[in-house]
Amino acid sequence: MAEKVTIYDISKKLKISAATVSRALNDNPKISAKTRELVLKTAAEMNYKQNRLAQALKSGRTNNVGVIVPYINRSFFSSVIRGIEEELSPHGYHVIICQTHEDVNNEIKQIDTLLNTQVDGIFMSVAKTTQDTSHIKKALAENTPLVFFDRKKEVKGLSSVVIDDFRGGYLATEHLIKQGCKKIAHFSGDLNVEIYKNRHQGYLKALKDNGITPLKRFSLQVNSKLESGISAIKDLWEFDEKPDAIFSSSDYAALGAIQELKQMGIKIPKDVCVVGFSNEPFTKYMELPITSVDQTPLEMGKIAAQVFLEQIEGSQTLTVEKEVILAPKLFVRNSSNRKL
Amino acid sequence: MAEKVTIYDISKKLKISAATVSRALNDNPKISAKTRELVLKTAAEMNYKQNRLAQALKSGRTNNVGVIVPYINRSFFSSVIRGIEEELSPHGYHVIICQTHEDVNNEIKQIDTLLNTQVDGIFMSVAKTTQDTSHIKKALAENTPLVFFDRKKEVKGLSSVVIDDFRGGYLATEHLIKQGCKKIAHFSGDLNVEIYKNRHQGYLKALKDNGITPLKRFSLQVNSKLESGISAIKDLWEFDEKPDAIFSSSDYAALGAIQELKQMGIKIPKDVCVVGFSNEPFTKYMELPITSVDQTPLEMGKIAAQVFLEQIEGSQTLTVEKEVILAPKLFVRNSSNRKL
DNA sequence: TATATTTTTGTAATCGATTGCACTAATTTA
DNA sequence: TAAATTAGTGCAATCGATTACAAAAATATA
Repeated sequence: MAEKVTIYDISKKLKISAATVSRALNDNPKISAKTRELVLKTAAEMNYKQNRLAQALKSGRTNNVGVIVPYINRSFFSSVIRGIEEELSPHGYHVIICQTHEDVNNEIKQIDTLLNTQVDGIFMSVAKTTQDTSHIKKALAENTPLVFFDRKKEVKGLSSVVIDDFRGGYLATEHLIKQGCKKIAHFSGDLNVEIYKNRHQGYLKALKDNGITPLKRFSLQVNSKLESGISAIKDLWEFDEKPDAIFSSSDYAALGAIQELKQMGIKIPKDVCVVGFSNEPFTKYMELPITSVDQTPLEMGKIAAQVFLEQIEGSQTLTVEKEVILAPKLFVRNSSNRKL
Repeated sequence: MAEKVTIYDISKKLKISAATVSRALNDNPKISAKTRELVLKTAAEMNYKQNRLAQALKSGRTNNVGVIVPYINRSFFSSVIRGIEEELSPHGYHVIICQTHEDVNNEIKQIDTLLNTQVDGIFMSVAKTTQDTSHIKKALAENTPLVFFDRKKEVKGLSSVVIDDFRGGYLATEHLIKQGCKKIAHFSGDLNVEIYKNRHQGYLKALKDNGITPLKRFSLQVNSKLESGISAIKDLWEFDEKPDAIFSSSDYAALGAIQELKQMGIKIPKDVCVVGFSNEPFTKYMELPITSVDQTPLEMGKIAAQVFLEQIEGSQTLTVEKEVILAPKLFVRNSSNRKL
């Protein structure tokens, strides 16, 4: 119904040029105070709303940013997105979300369409399967800032915000050692994925630093699923020498481990301590709450947003990549706390 | 670096007009096959990408939709958003997310800026505090389709997709009755919020249909928090006549109830059965998995998206609101299953 | 009062794609 | 072969806001 009011409508009504109206609305100092007031007042009266599309076309800036994640309804990702949104929204940016379903092909498409819509920046956590980075470099070629979070790729000129997964692995393992555990098994994810590799490295280092020789057999590749945790425990317990602790790179696998261990009549944390990773919401709600490494997703999102803002507002020519590494936090809970 | 290629660049190179290029790219039948081929080939060679902003300005359509929710990192909302994204993405739409933090004032701002960015549609779940709907009517006034999901308001001309909360309450209560429970207490949310009121009504109806007179004292207003569930149980157990079942409108409060009941040495489900609402991810992971009413968020998102598409693609003049009511699903788990 | 200077405003091009209308070229019909 | 159609292109306006440049108005200076 209500036709959109444009600066031309205002200019006609006031019998001045659209240029003057535009300048008045933009607080251009060249406009007399009298005219500015009048325009502002009239604009308000006519319920004028700036057409951001026209503005975007002219300026080349849309005030939209894109976020690419595997699935937006994963607790971790949705929290990062929340962080990004809350940091950017006061600056007038809107957040567009895209899902890759862990498929590189979708990732390629999403980047393409985002660049096409002229987003001012892209945030992304790469799919697990992503190897080649040529699609990511397109953003660089088009001069669109791209910030990785959590799962990154090494691309010159692109910034990233991640947690120190090595440290996370180290912290978790060290904690287990302090609980008196000596035979600590590790459920890692796919070691081709950087974050899992780093957690694994942290685990190994903590063992070595404490004079424990890592057992090859104790490092298992386990999917991030409850069922995988269960079968991993079954596998481990086939041997005579049983672990006295599990450090899992996934909370889900940790949960599966706990269920299976209980099933076998093993006491937690007395016989076996368990630590997970990600601090999924459910970990703290369990009857036996699970110790887990928190990735501070909200903070990660906020900092990624800040990195983007710096890049956008800073001198565009001097674009140097920035690598932020956040400290993970260990939340000690009953699944590994023998000192209760 | 790489300057954007426009249709003018193509037209210059081929020495034809930009209009012809545009038509060729849009499969306009008035263009000769020869020219079309040539343009398409050249466009591909020059790596031409359509500027969606210019197109949007011209057509008035951005292919962006906005989604307004209280918090995007709540499991339910992020799943609905996922549903919307997956349904709309194949149609070329991008999803912009906005959070209200349950504050009407933010809601007002978000709607304003979304309309300003010319989104083609808005999906929203209203904040708990929202009473007045004048800000929502603005969308209607600007002819932007708005679809409510889960938490709606009665506004003529606006469609909604919700679950049948009454039925959810009824199902849960009926299930408890079938388990042999006769003194069923209900933790409701704020009864001014439609969804909670409906669940409560469903609860009352199920009781009546089964010849049970509802006890006023058994309907408590409980926040959606673990702690609130704990204290609600404490309150209830102050009286002599104890309930033999709890139907909570919140999974968190249900969890609190379970923890407190266990604390008091009460056996679940033998002495007391507990049912929650929302089917939060954690409910199925508990050692005592919690029976809960599922709201089918993914489906809700997809259907909301379909309603939007129908409205956009259908005859715009004949805009009749559509009210979709989805059937909730009861997931029976150990917290209420006496027949195991 | 005439000229120089500063303020303020207007004109017109621009961002990139789309499209009604007009015009030329090719084809059909008489 | 001339006239009437049809097919294929181009011109120019449009979407709404911004901005370099020019021009007019207001003020300052001589």
